[in-house]
Amino acid sequence: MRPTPIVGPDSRFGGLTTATASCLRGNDDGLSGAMRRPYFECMGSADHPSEIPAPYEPVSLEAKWRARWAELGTNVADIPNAARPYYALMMFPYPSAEGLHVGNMFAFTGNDIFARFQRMQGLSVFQPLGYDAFGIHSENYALKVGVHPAEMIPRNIANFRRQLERGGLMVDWTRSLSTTDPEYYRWTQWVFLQLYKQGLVHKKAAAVNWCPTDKTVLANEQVVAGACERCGSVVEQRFLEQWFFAISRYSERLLANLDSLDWSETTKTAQRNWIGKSEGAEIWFDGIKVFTTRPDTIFGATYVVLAPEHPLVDAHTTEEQRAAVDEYRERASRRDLVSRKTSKDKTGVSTGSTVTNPATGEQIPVWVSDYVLMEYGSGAIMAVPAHDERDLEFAHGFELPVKKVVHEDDTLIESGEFTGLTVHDAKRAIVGSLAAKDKAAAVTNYRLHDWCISRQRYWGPPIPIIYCDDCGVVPVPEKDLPVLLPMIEDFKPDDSGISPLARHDEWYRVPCPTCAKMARRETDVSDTFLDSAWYFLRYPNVGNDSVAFDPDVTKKWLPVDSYIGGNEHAVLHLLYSRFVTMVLHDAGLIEFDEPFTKFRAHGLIIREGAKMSKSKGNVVNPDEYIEAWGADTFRTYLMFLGPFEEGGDFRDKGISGVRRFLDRLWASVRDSSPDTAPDAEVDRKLHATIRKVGDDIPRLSYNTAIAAMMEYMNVLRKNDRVPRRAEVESLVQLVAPFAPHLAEELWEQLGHSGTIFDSAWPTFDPALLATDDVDIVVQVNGKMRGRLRVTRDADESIAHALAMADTSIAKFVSGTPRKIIFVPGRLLNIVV
RNA sequence: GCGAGGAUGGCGAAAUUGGUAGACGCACCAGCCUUAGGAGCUGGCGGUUAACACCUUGGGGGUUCGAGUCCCCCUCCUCGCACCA
Repeated sequence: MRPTPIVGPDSRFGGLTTATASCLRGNDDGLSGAMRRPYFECMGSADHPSEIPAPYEPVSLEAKWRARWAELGTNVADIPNAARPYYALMMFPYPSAEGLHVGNMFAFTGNDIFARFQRMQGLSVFQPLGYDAFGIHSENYALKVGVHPAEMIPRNIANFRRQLERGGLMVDWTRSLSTTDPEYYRWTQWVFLQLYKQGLVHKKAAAVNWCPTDKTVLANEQVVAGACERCGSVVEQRFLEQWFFAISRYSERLLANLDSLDWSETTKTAQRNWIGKSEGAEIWFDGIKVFTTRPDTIFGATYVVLAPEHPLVDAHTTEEQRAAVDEYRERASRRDLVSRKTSKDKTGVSTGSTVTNPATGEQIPVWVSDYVLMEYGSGAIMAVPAHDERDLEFAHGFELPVKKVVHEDDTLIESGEFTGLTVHDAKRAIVGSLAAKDKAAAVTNYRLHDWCISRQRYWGPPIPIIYCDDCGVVPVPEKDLPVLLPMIEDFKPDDSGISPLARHDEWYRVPCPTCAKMARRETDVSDTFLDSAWYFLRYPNVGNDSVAFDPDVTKKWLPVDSYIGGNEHAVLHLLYSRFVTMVLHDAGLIEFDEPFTKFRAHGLIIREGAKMSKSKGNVVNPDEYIEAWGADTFRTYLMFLGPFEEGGDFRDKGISGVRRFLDRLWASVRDSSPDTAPDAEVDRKLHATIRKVGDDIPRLSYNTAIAAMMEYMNVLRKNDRVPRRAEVESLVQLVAPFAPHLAEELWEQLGHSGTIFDSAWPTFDPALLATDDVDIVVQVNGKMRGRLRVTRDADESIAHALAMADTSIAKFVSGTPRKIIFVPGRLLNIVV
């Protein structure tokens, strides 16, 4: 460490900055008022070249440090040799043609701050970033603008890369990836084959959600209230042969493991609800098996309802009712899911037959209605109008008997031998009694369905399967991967339900890997969510094309230490990633069965109180702000908006306050002197700030960390005080995760060599924070009446005596106090 | 309907265990400096009041010496799921 030179600004600042020649004034710069460059950047212009010191000029300064980081490999992790590996992951973006969204920047900056902080704690941080570039989104956009996605995506990626680099992220770009790279999706196909080997992949003709606009099958998760989540079209039912992953077999494990994960509680709750475990019973009403979670209400069951698709409908339909039932089933099959799933008007038809209620022995009618879903439970229910709103509504609509109530509060009534039992006890007793007669069994149902991964589209990894007339379904041998996605021009999907790849027999006709006879490739591609369900395993292995992931590297770096992303992926992506990880674990390929040790969801950025949208024209373009204010200011402002996990309101005027803070930091270092006398108040504040910032960053409370640094700055610069060098040096380190370029520059100005991110995070002296005197609050009857400065170890009697000596407090106290509450070092409450 | 989260000055927001409500910032006001100021510095800034004081964290009740924080009821907002038996 060499002393700060106290000479002219030029030598102190290494001649880096020259005054901005073209200071932007007026409105001719085309930017809004709030976006205009601060006037003071013009200081040091030709008018006063020598008196006014070099200003903080972020644009050139940031370019300098971007170049230096790239040159020195500052952000590159030592994958094979890192001593204390720390994997800080953020969800990779879809590289849209519109460029980086401010929401991406917000999320990435939040991760970057945490990553840089961890590095300054001495960890070897690996922070990769890639692109989730396959999928309907790209394909639809490509169709819209008439460009091939294979041409569009690399362009978008180049633009994203440029924007991301300008954001100053500590990303290891030597290990980036795009899901569209054959070197990547080769292994996506390999993952498919591993699941196949585990017997977790099956093909079945299934009623699927078909989007008539996007002309593709959608996963249940992609259907929102009966409509396509992407385009909003009403989803139709179709029957197609689809590949499924048996994620439902992992329901219980996916649910149970949640308890031990360090994830946001909201995310865990969303997963629990999605898995939707419900414990109940299957009960036989003669030949019909119903599922119920309320076997205790069986004495109130007055009819049975079958889903229209239920295979037993025919068998239970009488001759008189056959025509009506067939007509109803036909109508129901065409009925779109929106009205079926959201309409409250219940439709249905009687089968004309009856079955026996196994608890009462009564004959009760069997009906068919589409308010009962074939996909859930057994596709049949016992209806209890007295205790179920839907059943009641149906019963009213069709004038079915609305039988007796069988509960009074928590106790069963009119329930035969079970009358008097509590609901809890009755559930068990009734199921037990019926089970003894082979008429019931306790079962657990999950809402989670198998994952349909087939997409009748072009822009995705071809599913590595070959159909041979002789050998049947043959998985593509691993040595033959990747199955390359061919470059075709007519990639537009049609209404056939068959992938565009099926139009290219030169592609899909291949020899069977087993018997060499001509066979056909599967022409569907896989769901984008498969691409993203394992990408975290690939990052540390990028460059190694002989395996998907090397066991030693994987053991060293995974599971991911911390993961940050949007809560819109709370269910889909995070659940699928957990599933794939469990399967790879069970196959003996990795040693852990949960991919993300810690997950935090970031919040959303709105603008001036409203959601950002292209149609409203209020989208924040990061480029413009970085241009006008610098990436450091932009980053710090994004983090200052509000709590990271809640998001915040981007208000154009607010950014100036953050810029002012960084300007003052610049000036403080410039003006600092080794000769300034130590100041106890400043020292105390510094150490309190070191503690505060160090506490806040790990809990992602970035807004309060920044506020604390601002407070310190206010103390440091009070009345234009000249700071001591040591006082600013620590502050530069605290600011570094937020404003990395500026911090590097100031660190260099302060005489250090090497990156500031290899310096050790400053420590605080607890002794300095434990002062001899403390302020305690004095209350009378709980109302604040004053405060006292007492010694740290002052007891109740001393504090009381001091309080009574203070007339402004004593005047509220008449007579003898009834009670005195004393919290040492905190407060004295006199109750009269 | 179910689930989760939220409501604090003109605005964005703080308040880590129940213990000074409004830190920090924006905007605004005043002063200093200045040829000039969209720079910098200093001070002010929830409401009522001349003042003492009183009121104030969506509304109402409660627990407590003391409640933004805990409990009960209600209103509104955001997000997720939704005929899941």
